[in-house]
Amino acid sequence: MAETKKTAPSARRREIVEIATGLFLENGFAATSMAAVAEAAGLTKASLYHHFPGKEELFAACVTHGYAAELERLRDIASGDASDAPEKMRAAINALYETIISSQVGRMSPLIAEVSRSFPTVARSFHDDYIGPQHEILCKMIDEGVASGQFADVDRKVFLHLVFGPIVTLSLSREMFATFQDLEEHFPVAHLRDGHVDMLMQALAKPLAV
Amino acid sequence: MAETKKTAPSARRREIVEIATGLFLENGFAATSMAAVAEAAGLTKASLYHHFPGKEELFAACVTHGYAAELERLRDIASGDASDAPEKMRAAINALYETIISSQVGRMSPLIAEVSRSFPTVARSFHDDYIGPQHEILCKMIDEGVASGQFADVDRKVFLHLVFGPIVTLSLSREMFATFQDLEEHFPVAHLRDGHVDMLMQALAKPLAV
DNA sequence: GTCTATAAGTAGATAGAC
DNA sequence: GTCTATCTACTTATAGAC
Repeated sequence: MAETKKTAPSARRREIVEIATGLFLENGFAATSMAAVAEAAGLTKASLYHHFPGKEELFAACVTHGYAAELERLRDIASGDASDAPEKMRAAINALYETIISSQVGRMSPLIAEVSRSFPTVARSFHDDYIGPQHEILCKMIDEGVASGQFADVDRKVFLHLVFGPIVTLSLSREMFATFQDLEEHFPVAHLRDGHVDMLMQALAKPLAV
Repeated sequence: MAETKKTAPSARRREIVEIATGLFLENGFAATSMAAVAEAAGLTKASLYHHFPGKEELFAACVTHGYAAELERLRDIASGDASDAPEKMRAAINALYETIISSQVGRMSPLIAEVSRSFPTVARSFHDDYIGPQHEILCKMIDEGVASGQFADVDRKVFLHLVFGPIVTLSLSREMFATFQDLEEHFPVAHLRDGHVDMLMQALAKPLAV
């Protein structure tokens, strides 16, 4: 019953992954060396290689880590009271803004683009395990609203394009221009988010009966 | 009057820049070595260093190269007939789709995010010399439409967020998932673009007088 | 599981001949 | 303006002791 049996190993891995994620976000994939990760995590390089077979797998673990929590949150919102579909949709989009702009997983997008050229597997699992489910959840919310007569029957692909587009780009811009001192003035998250949500709700609004 | 006087040097540079841009887009910044660029351009590394003092400057030249043409195109559209503001706006957004999705400059965004962490100067000039002017041109088009009573007086920052957001994200997604065989099915540019434009025109539409 | 030591290779960049 | 040859620093990854 030693603590080093089934719990401790994954805890250490988790710790390493969290530290590595921070470094990857700060410096990019290529510019983050295994040595730097090891040092930051208080190990030597060789020990790090004991936990992860290679840099690709370490990065993949960083991307995967956090999915569960983010998706869980969205599912919670989606499974809420169906009587006020617009309010539910607002809550979901606000949650997406928070996730994609602030969380480590959300900010990973440009990194994944960087890495996916060398390791297409990473992009594939990011798409299948994270993007896909997110889209599914939102689609179901729209279906529900349409069925109950609260939403117009919008084109799903276009709507998702309009939902995620501005959020992801805002995140990318903020990564890109992170060194700007007037970042918040250039990209005021709350203001842009509110305008964005208003537009989406207008697009979902059922046109008056003719 | 030798041909190698004032025209040839810049022509050679231009050629190198175009080849380097392709490599950067294909492999990313860090994964593209100066040796690879030199080989692709038919030079040795040392000769490449004769043309560009370093990798940063080479990349900056790649980013800058192409601005002029893209901005010129947008300015052409913006300076056209003011009597049909909506049609002009449609044309401008269609042009942006083409530029950002297809052109080399447009597809550079995730790369710039990668590089900007190490070289903030690159991001700064990208913002000031490309993004800034683009926004200015679009804002003037809105001003014009508002002044002539064809557009509602929308929040400019929000509107730009809604214009560029979906386009840039679509470009990023297509870079990210470039290895997918069903890419066009997942991200059908023309379809998404048309739905996007419709939404934007609706947002700009002047509400009926009360 | 963690360490020291090192392999094996590649990066950006430069010196100096032609 | 282009070359050959080279330097230094750093990369991922491994071998083997403890």
